[in-house]
This record gives sequence, C-alpha cells and structure tokens, in this order.
Amino acid sequence: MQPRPRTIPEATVARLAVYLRVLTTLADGGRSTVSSGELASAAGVNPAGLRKDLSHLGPCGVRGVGYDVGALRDRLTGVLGVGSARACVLVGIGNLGSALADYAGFGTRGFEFVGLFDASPARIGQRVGDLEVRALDELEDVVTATGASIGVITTPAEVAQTVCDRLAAAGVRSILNFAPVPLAAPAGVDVRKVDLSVELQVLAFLGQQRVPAGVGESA
Amino acid sequence: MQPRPRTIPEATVARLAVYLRVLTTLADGGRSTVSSGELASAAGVNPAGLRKDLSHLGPCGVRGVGYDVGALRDRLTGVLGVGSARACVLVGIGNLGSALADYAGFGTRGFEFVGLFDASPARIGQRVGDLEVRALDELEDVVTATGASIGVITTPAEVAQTVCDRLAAAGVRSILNFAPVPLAAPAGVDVRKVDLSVELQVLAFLGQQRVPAGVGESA
DNA sequence: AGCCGCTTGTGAACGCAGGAACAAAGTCCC
DNA sequence: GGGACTTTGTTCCTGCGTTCACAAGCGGCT
Repeated sequence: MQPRPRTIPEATVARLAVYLRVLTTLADGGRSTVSSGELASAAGVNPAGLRKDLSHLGPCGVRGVGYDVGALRDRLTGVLGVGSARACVLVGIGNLGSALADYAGFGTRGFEFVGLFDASPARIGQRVGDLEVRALDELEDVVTATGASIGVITTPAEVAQTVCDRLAAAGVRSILNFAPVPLAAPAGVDVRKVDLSVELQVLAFLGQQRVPAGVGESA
Repeated sequence: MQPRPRTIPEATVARLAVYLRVLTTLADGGRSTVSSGELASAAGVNPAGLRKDLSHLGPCGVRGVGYDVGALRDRLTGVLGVGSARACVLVGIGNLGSALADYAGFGTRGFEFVGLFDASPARIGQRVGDLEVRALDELEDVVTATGASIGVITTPAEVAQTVCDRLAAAGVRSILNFAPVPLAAPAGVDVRKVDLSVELQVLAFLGQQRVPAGVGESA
C-alpha cells in the first residue's frame, strides 16, 4: 500500500532542491504563503512544471491560496533526506577539493564533511576548513567509523577509479565525481559526474554557433 | 549553402567535449585509429549513441576500419570552437573562484583566464595562478580590451545578477554561473548554471531512496 | 447562502533524447 | 577478382521530460 509511486524523476529531484532553497529564503523573509507562479519565477522554471514536480509528493498546497512556505519547506526537507546531516568524505585536497571543503553551501544544507583525504604527504596534516587532511590509508577506517554515505572525488583522473573502488568497498553508497573520467561502480552505488571543462566547452560552442562568421578575432 | 544542419543538440555537444578529451589522450598514447565501440567505452556512453553524435558532423570515419584519431580530434576541436584560446574573465575570487582560476583543466583545453575580479579590497592585488586580482571597477575595461567572450561567476548569490548584467553589457556572450540563483540575461547571451549543492542533494535523495527505512512519514 | 475569482492538481499532446536493429561501404584474405 | 567480415551511418521505435490547457476545490465577497 503505497499511495504515491516511489519513483521521482531525477530532473524533478534536482528542481525540488532548488525549490527548497527558495522556500528557505522566503521563510527567512517572513513569507507565509506562495503561489506556484511566484515560486516558479524565483526558481527560474515554468509554473506548470513546478506544480507537476510538487504533485509527486502528493497534495501539499491549498487551492485558491497557494503553498504554505514552512510546511512545504519541511516536506521537501524530508523527501530530499536532508533533515539530518549526512556525513561526507572528500578525497583529493587540491585547489578544487579545498574549495569544496570550505564551501558554505554544503554545511548549511544538510551535509557535513567528516573526512578529508589526500595521497600527498605534503598535504597531510594541513587544516582545511575545520578539518585536518588525513592520509589515504585511513579512508576505510573513517568511513566505517563515521558511517559516511557520500564520497566526493576531486583527485587526478588517474587515481579516480581506484578511489571509487575503495569508497564503494568501504560502504559509501553515493559518489560525486569531479574527475574527468567515467567511473564504474558496483550495483547499489550511485555516481554523479560534474565536469567543469565540459561546461565551458558547451558554452564556447553555443557562443560560436551564434556568430558563425569570424568569432575568434582576438588579435 | 550549408550541407549539414547547424543544429546540434546540447546533450550531444557535451558528449563531443568528452570524446575530444578521450581522443587527445589516445593521440598522446600513439593510437592512430579507434572503433566506435572502444571510444564509447572510454567515454562511458553507448556505441550507437556515439556514432549518432558524430553523424552530426557528417561522415568522419572509415567503414570497416574506424575513426582516425588525429583527424577526428581536429574535427571536434574545430566544431567546438576551442581551436584558438578563448579569453575568459572570472568574477568572485573566493575559495571556488581561486580553485577555478588555478584549474589546469581549463588552460589546457582552449580557455585562458585574462582577468580575475573581486569586490573585496582585501583580495585585490593578490596573485592567483599567474594573474593578479583586480578591482571590480576594471571589469568593463578588461573585457573590452581583451575581447573576452566568456564570463564565470563565483560570487555570492546577492550580487550575481548585477555582475551578470555588467558582463553582458560589456560584451560577454557566454556566462557560467556557480551562484545558486537563476540569472536573467539579455537575448544573445547564453547562461549555464552549475549548482554544486543541488548535485549533492540529488545524490542524497538517491541514496535515501535506495534504503527507504524511516522516510519522513508526515501524516 | 450563493457567486465569483483565484489557485492547485491532473490529463493529454508535443518534442526530444536514448537505444536497438538494419543497410551501406570499405578492407582484408583467398 | 570475388567473397566475407568488420565497422560505420542511418532509421525506426520506445520512453521520458516538458508544455499547454482544462477541471476541481477553496476562500472571500455580496
């Protein structure tokens, strides 16, 4: 007996996270109710699409009035599973890794880094944010001890697969990969990839496509 | 006279960038030809999809043999518009901005940062990578002088729209936005968004969905 | 109490991306 | 020179995501 189907499209989940952020802002501003139109505008999406996204959670609005800001925020918090802080480990403390470890957007949104790891002896022992960088050898122990369920990989491409394997073997079930290689993970482990240079290249293509005549005139 | 339709789907363009990276690696390794199956495996996609992606560029392989690594790489380089280095400016030199300015993956792939900007006087004058952080006032002058066509925003959310407006007014045609707000840009300016906390939240949801013990039963 | 306007939630149509199967073409071997 | 194998390029089909448009429900006003 499950009145609502458990399957929520990934694209919808991504937008729910955006709605949650907007709702938090609105709640801080003292707003009590919002209409789908206003919320959609603040989130940068279509109002009808927003309502369809929310319909996956069952009815959570009042017709003729709109959505209760606090209630909807709490509902989204529960559905997205960010009610209790989730323990994350980060492997590869280079420039990008350090930035992520210090990124306020994570800590304030239900995620807590409980371990930073690097292979370079020069980095081990350094403090980044409020954590100390540890040797890669301790990875499995820390994952087990903290019950970390999320791993972030910001290592060079060559070692990303090895790190992925170790994370998966240690019990991590979700991996966010910034290394520019496709990772193979065992069943039961989700991998998401963020490729920053690809984003730039898509942007470059779109800009070039727009002006097909003599665009690279940087001289 | 345009033998091939100019419309290439965005999803395809993103994958073309991945193929280009793999091809570069293969070329460095001395490979001369590759089959679609091998290339697809290295890129983490379906072979049929890869061939379909490449078909947007017209025939560029030899049946019975495969693709010429060097030729295909050059073709992709041309299509993606990364043949000549593109000038980029980066606004918001916090942790993330510093990491991006230093990220080797950009410089080696046809992108060159020509200006780093921040509003905080404490950061102005600091060296990041091989550039000096400049005052935000100089943004327009630098964009004009260098002909930068790409802007990257890593500022706090509150000022992202203002920066976006100034970039667009100065002549930047493509913007990569890391701030967690939807940006409105005039026609002719492309905006792509990368939201790191959303990626983590999607991951958290998928991990939670896999183990539905004690979901938020708010009833 | 009844009506009206506003907003949500849902159903259907459209377009797009992804995957699989098939035909064309070139090469290697006999 | 001919046949067969390999690999590309294309075509069809299925499924998903998005959008538009309508019906249902609730509050407020008369």
